[in-house]
Amino acid sequence: MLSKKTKYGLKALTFIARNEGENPVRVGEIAESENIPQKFLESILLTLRKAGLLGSKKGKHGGYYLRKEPADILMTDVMRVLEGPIAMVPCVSLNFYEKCDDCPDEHQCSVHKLMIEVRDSTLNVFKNTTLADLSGV
Amino acid sequence: MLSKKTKYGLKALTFIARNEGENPVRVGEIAESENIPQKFLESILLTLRKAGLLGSKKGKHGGYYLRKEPADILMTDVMRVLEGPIAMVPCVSLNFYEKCDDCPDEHQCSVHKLMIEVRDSTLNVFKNTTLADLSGV
DNA sequence: GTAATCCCTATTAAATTGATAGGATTAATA
DNA sequence: TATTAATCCTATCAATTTAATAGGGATTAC
Repeated sequence: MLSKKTKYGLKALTFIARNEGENPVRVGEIAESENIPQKFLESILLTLRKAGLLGSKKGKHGGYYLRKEPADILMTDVMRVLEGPIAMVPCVSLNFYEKCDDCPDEHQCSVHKLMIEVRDSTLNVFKNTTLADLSGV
Repeated sequence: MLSKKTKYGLKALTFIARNEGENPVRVGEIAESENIPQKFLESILLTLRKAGLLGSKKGKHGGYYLRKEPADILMTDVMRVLEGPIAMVPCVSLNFYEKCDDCPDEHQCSVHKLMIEVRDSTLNVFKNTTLADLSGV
């Protein structure tokens, strides 16, 4: 299941991409338009900012803005920040590899084999989708 | 993340496929070979039996066996039984569709669009993989 | 009739998720 | 400079889900 955090984060990024203008976009504006609890959204945007995807401006007329062009923001990066590893098991994760403790030899493991294929096909989608594709900008 | 339930279930199915013979395969044998807590495994195999993927025989020399040839057991079916919907959000699920309450129009939703692609690519893997592929039988 | 096996229900501990609360900090502007 | 509007940060909490355990019931081979 996709977490609400990720869902809200994707919606927020899309909203920002569609509403970029003179001033940065306020959290309250996003929260209201997209039906997201504002405090929860604050923490999500903070995460995206710390990951370098968003920039922010404090104080009056403050808000969030994209650090790159929508066409340069890959879903691989967004998903890894919001949802964590793309792989469904740590033993096939490219960026967060961990050995299974129950599995003596992962090259003989049927789950391993299957999950590599799932990872690759999912990765292929995320690698070829940008925020521009999502937002239509 | 793949649940342990699914992971154990896949390993168990693979084990059964590889060890089919005169007698059905005992839970204890699978649990020991694959390092799975036996009581937990019992409940998983019960689920697979109720879903029609496994058959069972009680009493001495009892155990579990496959209801179909490994080559006829699709991962789509296995995954849906063990892990539930293949889609990451209910609003793109083919078999478990549910409308999002926060989303006024899902055809304009960026998350919806992305998750349809992920669903299709994952589905494509599961649709083209059978237990025979996993077990090498 | 006894041992071995699956069957079933209930319970529980730990982890995760989704959300809330409360205020600290910063910046624009009147 | 005071006020207001915004982000920033930490802590906490309730609900849910997951992984596992417990305890026995029912069935079958021998």
